Amino acid sequence: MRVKREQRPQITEESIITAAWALLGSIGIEEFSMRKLADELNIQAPSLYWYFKNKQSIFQALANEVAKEALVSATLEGPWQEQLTHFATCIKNTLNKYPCSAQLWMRTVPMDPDYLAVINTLLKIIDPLLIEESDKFALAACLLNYVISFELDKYEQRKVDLSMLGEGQEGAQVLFRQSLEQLPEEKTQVIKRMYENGLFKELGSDRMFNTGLRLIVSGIERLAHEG
Amino acid sequence: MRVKREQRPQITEESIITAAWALLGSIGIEEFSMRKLADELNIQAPSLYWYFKNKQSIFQALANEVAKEALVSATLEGPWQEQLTHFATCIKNTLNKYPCSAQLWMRTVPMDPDYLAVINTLLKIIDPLLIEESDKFALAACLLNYVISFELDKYEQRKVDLSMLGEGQEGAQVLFRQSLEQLPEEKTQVIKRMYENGLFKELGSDRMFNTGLRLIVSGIERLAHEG
DNA sequence: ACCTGAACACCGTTCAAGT
DNA sequence: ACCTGAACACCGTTCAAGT
Repeated sequence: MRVKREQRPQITEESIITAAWALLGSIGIEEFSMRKLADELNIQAPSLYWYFKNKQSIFQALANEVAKEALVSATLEGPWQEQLTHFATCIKNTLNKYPCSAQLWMRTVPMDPDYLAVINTLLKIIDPLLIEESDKFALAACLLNYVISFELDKYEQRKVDLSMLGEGQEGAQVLFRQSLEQLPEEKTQVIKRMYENGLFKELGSDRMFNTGLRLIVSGIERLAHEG
Repeated sequence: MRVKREQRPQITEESIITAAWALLGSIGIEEFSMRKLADELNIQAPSLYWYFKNKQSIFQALANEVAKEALVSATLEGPWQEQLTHFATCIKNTLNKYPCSAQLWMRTVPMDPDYLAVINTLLKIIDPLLIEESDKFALAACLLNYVISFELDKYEQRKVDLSMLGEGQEGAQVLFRQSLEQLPEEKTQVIKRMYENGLFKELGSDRMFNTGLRLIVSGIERLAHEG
């Protein structure tokens, strides 16, 4: 019986991408390396270079996938306010689904085809509005940046929380307290009050996301009425 | 004559920070390394660890300096809309002054004292408004993220432009054209039109910044009237 | 066509040893 | 107290060599 036949690992671009998502999910983007990715696939690191030009192009492919999924999950119906809110929520949910995808979008060249299609969809929604042509761009960028920043902040906060948890404290809250005490009262007055009211627990919540989203949509509405 | 006396390099925390800014300005944050920073100061890399715990804490100190300067450059006068606009512009200008400072703010723990003071100032400005207490936080974060994202995008665009320039083309524009052609017409319709009207040259301009800023301030105004 | 081993030029950081 | 040399455990990437 030939046993040796199947010894060779069976790698494809697809299996590399799948492994990359798994690795991002387990160790995060900072610790992500070509060698660890190769380990995940039981191959040697240089083998990866037969399928991808370099690490950046793997990240690019991952970011692409997210953009593609965000696009298909969006249904464009109803008034533009609803369309915009819905699309932004779809993007957020997609970013939330894939680990470190917000970071990937940050590191990706913004000239990527699928990423451009996302921006195009945003522009298409606000295109009928009575707004200076060159301003529409600023508005679309503003909304997209909001969604990405929101996911980034959430990730960052979770990271701080986890790293502090290991030291037997109650997470980021302790570090926060210490920072506040280093500054004079007047410079932290408001933030301190909000902290004491427990408002920090809402960081990264759906409620907070919707508030910011409403803010942006309202702002666009207002600009459109002025123009 | 004792010549050997002054052989030893005279390093201080301050001189390290100064050298770090110089290095960030010349090679950017991606290429920044402890060894190169040491070279800049004519010392060996391990010497840096006598003054700073690690690379991250140097970045932290740099980010701090930016936050401090943004704070002092802000004068809080007039109606809240003006205060907010002025403060956001001050932050943007400060970020613009120090190389890679937007990236530094992204990589910095958000629990930094001076960074918190910046958020506190934002919160203080919108504090008198009739808005749900927990929403104020979302609004402040939204505005701050907008300013940071704007500077990040500008940096990224300049980087793409420079790297393409080396290849004898007209910069990012060519890469952009190619990306557009990879997608079906309907998915790039609007963005293509805007490109052909030369609207892309406004990316990162003051005009674009002010449009987004006005959008956010208008949005807050609206939320305040509803509440 | 696909995969590996060895190597190159880098990192951040530690630490015993020097002055 | 301050600085260095040597070393450790990593990187991303290349390339001749294997199957």
